[in-house]
Amino acid sequence: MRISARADYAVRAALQLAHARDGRPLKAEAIADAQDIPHKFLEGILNDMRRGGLVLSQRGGNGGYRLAKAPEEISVADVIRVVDGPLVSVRGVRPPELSYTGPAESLLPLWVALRANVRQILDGVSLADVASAELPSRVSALTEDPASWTNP
Amino acid sequence: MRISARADYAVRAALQLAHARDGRPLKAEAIADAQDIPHKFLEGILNDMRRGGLVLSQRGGNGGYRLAKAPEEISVADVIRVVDGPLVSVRGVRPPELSYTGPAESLLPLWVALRANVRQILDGVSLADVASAELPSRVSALTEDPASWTNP
DNA sequence: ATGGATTCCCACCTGTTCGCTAGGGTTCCC
DNA sequence: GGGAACCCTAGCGAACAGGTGGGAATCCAT
Repeated sequence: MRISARADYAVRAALQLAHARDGRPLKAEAIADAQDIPHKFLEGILNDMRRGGLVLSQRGGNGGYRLAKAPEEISVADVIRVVDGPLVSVRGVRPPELSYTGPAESLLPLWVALRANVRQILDGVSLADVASAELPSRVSALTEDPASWTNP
Repeated sequence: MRISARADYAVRAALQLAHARDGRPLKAEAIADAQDIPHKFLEGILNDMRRGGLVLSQRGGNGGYRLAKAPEEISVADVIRVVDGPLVSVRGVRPPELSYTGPAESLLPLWVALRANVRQILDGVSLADVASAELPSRVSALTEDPASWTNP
């Protein structure tokens, strides 16, 4: 259950775009510098986001990238889906397409419940929420439990 | 956010062991056959579970594997941690060891909340729960929402 | 409008991990 | 002793993480 580097970088880049939201676009290298991301790797990720309709790009003199929609209308899940495919998958396929037999039959509902849980978090948090440091109450309630911060 | 093949296979093998829980151990190939898992690959996974103290192995004539503890006392999270390391990681490291700057600062609490959420599910479900098809109410409540089963 | 300068865009190239296979060694029971 | 099973190691193809280099397009200045 790991968040890939692509997903983490993509969300951070999107947050940077959501923050510096004035008329002028932001250069890829500026984002890479601010967030400490390999800038050539980041270019490929921004390209995916452009093809997915999340950002707009501008070439030339002082071009760069900017969000295609308002930060309130882009969820963290949207960003992850664009660069990484399905939010949560088992062995590369989405839960409803799996089939289990014997004593593992109830494993499918478990994965589905897990996915629903992850969706509740990531679909319900927008870039604006994170950038303004004001997470929804369902999320902040979890972070206030000190046990959430201990390792295993 | 993907469940690796190792983790999926490990849980299914553990469920098979929890089901056929009489005196005699279960052979790796019998498990591989019942759950349709490549049997040589499964042997490596069972080996990890042995080193992690989840199963006991018996060589020779009619040997095999059996659980080291009661199925009620092994959680799905225990199995995944043994074969795959930390339950949820970002770019390979655990959330508390990350550091974000600028508008991405609140990304850390978000990952922590996500991990806490996943723990609530996987730490709270035992092999016995899944094998008997009686998931805890917190989990079954999620699966009863039809929206949980739709793709995105 | 022409020539830089700047930026996006595209194609390879190296290491590492993930799934998976193959084969031989070791231990146990009959 | 001899099967039958576990155990260890090596390796292979694909995908992922990260780098490099060179275009192709666009803007700004002159």
